[in-house]
Amino acid sequence: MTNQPIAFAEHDHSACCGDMMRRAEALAQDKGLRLTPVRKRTLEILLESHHALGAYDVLNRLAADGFGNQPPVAYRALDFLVENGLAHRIQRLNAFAACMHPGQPHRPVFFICTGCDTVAEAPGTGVGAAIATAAETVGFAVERMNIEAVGLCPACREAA
Amino acid sequence: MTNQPIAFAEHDHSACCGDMMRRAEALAQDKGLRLTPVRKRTLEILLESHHALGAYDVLNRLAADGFGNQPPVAYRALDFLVENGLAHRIQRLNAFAACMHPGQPHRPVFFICTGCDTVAEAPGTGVGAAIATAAETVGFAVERMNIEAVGLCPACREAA
DNA sequence: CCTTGACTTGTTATCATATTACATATCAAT
DNA sequence: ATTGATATGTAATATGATAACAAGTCAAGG
Repeated sequence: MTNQPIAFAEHDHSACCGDMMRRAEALAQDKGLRLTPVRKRTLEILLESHHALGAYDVLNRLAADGFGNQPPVAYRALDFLVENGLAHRIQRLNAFAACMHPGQPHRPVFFICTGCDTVAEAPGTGVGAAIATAAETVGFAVERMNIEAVGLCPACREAA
Repeated sequence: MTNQPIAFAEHDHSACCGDMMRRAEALAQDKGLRLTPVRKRTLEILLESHHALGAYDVLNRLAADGFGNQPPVAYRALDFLVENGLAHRIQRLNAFAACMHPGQPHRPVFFICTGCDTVAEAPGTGVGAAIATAAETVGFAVERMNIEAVGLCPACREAA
């Protein structure tokens, strides 16, 4: 299991967060994005755990940190992160998760564990290709896609 | 294009609905399900168009037909249909669409057109297999999955 | 420097989606 | 007929998301 998504692997999580923040900052620099305090803090909040957070969870955290406490504060920061490839929206959960591959083109498949609520982002190139094929045969022009699977992660599976 | 999902193909829609209702009734008979008036009417409402309907849209229609007009009325009927394979939930839209292959094992991929809001259910066996492969390599036990693509249907694509 | 225009943030209000809890009614088998 | 399971009606509430506008910040050109 060397190619395990980080969310399912034992790892030094604070290093993981730090690394992601650095990559986000480099990306922002690179693309001329303004990674303002709210946006940066929002990303940090998402990175704290490999779980998807609802907008209102994020909002509460932001408010506790002295930012505005009205929904648009959270939604705007989250939308910014999603639009710029720093976070993903998990449709199934109406929630958001930090992107684990910022700046790299990738086709994520999300594995959502019902045991521990961990959300892992796995590479889904093959899956994307299969959808593209299906789309072509029906003449559909795909713009965006979301691929999510619900089930048990390795740890929870073993525990059960 | 002979294998076009019916939603994208010209077809006799009233025959399409009638056929689906008959199949639903046969399936209910078969599995001993109680396709009560609300449930039946809910399925008819979903079948009226190849669009996904929000629970409240369905609720309004049901209320107009003399059924209760509180959210649980719609959600319960919709949940029943989903649980028994007569409808699907489209996560991306927080909405519901009638299943076009009731009683047949299938792995649907949903194509959601941003031009005309049509939702087509296409066979995604290959896609499902690709996800299963990805899941196996990370040790994840998939229970359910949702695969949705947003873009333009053949007709809207041509119009653009 | 200081003005201007684009972008960002704060805040109010409102809308949309979904669930909990409990009462009542119906069904299907004894 | 009685009973237990299932289904429906309704009120109240929780959760998720957006519209609209005011105020603040920033960077570029005058």
